[in-house]
Amino acid sequence: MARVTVADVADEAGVSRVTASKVLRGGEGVSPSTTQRVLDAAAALGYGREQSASGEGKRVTIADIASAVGLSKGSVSFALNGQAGISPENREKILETARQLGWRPHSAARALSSSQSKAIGLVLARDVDTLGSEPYFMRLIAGIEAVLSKESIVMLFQTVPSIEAEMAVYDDWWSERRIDGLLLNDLRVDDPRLPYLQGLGIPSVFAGLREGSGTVSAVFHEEAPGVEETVLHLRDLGHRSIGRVAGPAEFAHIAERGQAFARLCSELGIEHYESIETDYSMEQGAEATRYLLARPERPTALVYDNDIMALAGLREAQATGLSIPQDLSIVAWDDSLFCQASSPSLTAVARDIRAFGEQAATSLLDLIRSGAPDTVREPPGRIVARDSTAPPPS
Amino acid sequence: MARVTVADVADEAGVSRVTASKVLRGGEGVSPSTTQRVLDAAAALGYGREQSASGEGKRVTIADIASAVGLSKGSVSFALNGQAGISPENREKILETARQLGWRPHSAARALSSSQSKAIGLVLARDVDTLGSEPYFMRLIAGIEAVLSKESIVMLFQTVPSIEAEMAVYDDWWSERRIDGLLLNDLRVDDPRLPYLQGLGIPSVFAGLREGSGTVSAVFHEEAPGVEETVLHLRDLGHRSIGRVAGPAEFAHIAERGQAFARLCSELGIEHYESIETDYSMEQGAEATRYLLARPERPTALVYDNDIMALAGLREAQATGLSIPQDLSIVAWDDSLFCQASSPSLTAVARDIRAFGEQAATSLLDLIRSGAPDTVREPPGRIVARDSTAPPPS
DNA sequence: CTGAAAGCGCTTACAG
DNA sequence: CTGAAAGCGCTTACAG
Repeated sequence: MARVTVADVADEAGVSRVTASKVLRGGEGVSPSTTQRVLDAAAALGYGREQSASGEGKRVTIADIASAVGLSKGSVSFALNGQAGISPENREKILETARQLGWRPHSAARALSSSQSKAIGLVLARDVDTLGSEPYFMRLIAGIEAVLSKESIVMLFQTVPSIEAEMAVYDDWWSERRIDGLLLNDLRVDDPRLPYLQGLGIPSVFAGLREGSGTVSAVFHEEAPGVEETVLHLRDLGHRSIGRVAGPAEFAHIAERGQAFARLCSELGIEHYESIETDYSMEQGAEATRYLLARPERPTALVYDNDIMALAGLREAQATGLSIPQDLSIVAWDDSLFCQASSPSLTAVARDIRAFGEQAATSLLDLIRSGAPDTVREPPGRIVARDSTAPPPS
Repeated sequence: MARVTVADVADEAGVSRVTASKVLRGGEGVSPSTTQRVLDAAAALGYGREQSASGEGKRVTIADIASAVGLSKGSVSFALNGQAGISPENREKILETARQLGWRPHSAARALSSSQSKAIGLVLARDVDTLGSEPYFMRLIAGIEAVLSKESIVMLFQTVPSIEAEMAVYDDWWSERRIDGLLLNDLRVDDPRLPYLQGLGIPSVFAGLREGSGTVSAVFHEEAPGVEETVLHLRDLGHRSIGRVAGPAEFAHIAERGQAFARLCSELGIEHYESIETDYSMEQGAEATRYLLARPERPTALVYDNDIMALAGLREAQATGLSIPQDLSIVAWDDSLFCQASSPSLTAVARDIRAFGEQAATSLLDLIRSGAPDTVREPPGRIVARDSTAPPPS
């Protein structure tokens, strides 16, 4: 793709190079019809576009548009931003010329003068293998971006090893004015990020938080309903002893599940129940499984807080000679393709994570615009019965 | 966190508010020792930091530093950027003052005047469930960011439904000067993105490309060695008929694996071999498995192009009453936690994806700096033997 | 080694 | 509805 030159445009339009150059760089002293002809030729050849995109040559700016249409930069800016205060004819003329010249806003110039970066940030503090094996995050991201891309807002993304590193990233991004707001995940019990965000005053949406305040909005769903469906499902099958292989209790949603699990088991007539905390890993999932299966009130059903532990537990149970689901029922919290691909397929609690991501992004944009924090409750998870749950052995 | 005011600083430093204000806003007419005292107090209280981070109040700029130390903005800029052309003493004084005032660069201002956004872009055109189930991408991202974060370079991330949408994003980001360069994945046979990037002139690193040129660098690894290890492993176990459940052949690395597979099977004495193309999905993985197991020269070993298909194939085979690995050996290409968690665990081809990501990012930064495209070859995948491979039934 | 000034490309009061 | 100008916070020649 050779670069399109003024000479090319001149030839295409059938005018002199001097005339073409005049139109392309300013537009004074050339008749309207000739101006139009040159601009059409430029558009056809992709002259402006190439210029603006290639990095070589001069970038098309609002000054170029202004002189092409014979109006001020201020008017051009108004028209381009859809603001009131400019006549319909001039607006149309400006828009058309901008299109023809291939003008595109310079994000840094806008950010500098408007104090808005049109970017939001997402930082994930989990180890890479957890991130890579949990479908949650990619779905969340897909939901977020479905909303952002409509508004030409961009997402900065980073993974970090710890929550401290996460906060350091927020400080950097915010103080360098890289972002207008933040999306947070994995709320902890007494999460240090919350006061940190409030202190810095960063507009944020915290997934899992129950109530927005200050500059932080909340988007969440209840854990209890999914737990209740699970316990009911197992009780109705006849189970009276249930073990739970839990994620880290420092996560607020895990702690909440744990409380709901204990309360509901007790209320719904489960005679024995027990939770074992793990770090979410395959190894600890297998270990907790071994431990629970060796208990005096050996559980006939096991519930896991993520899919990789459920799979590891399945493997562990099968290795000890158990048949699933005849000898032991298994439920995974957070459905994934792997729950379907395993043998037997795993009964799991499923949520619409993509919708959750969309809501989180929508809330963030609202917050950035309005400055007022909000609280949104999303639908809870629901159980999807598959082949890994059945009545307990008699 | 209440905002730190000039009055607070004055109290802390034991000077009048007028004096504190003078120092904090300019520094003229105040003795060096008093100036120092006030700046120390400000630093202790986090005055500058709060100012620069909170968004309220005036941001600390290089002009503030300049008047505080009594030098020009240009000198301050030089010092802050580590450029030559300023005396050691003044450099030190500027750096110290900047630190005390909590100055942070404004990314947009820098981007506008330096024509560098200090951001790179990554767009993934795969459906969300594939992305969420393949550990590849998160590992790649972790590797990329390990390099970027050292240089305070930020990553824009987006998922899109198609390769056309992907190119549209590149056009947007580049023409708005959002990014300095791009990282590309999933090279296609005759990939349209390559000429597109070259046309736009975007500095890019294309993973999988065999040779850099123009503004595009290449980072790749050979597929053949991993294929060879796999075929050798199976042959040495005694297998003479191998089936392959392949990913989409439009991907260059899949096409290459396919060619290597046919060539190596033939060279290494495998009597029957066959590849079936799929879309990477669980469903088609299961379907291809059924098909291959029904062939006249029924394969005794099956090789899969991703982990989810391998798992689906394992399930399918077990459902038809086969024991793995006694009746059928299975190998997954691209190892993951799920290959370890399955029962039996899956023999798989593993690569150091994180290192690959680091190299890709390093190459991109080099390219952005130098303008010269490069080509880097990374180590190929190696087979990791687990429980899913054994001699064929006799 | 240092200063004064122009410029990056926008937005936004301020006048008319 | 429109124009002229200042300003956002830096970098970068250009002089000395």
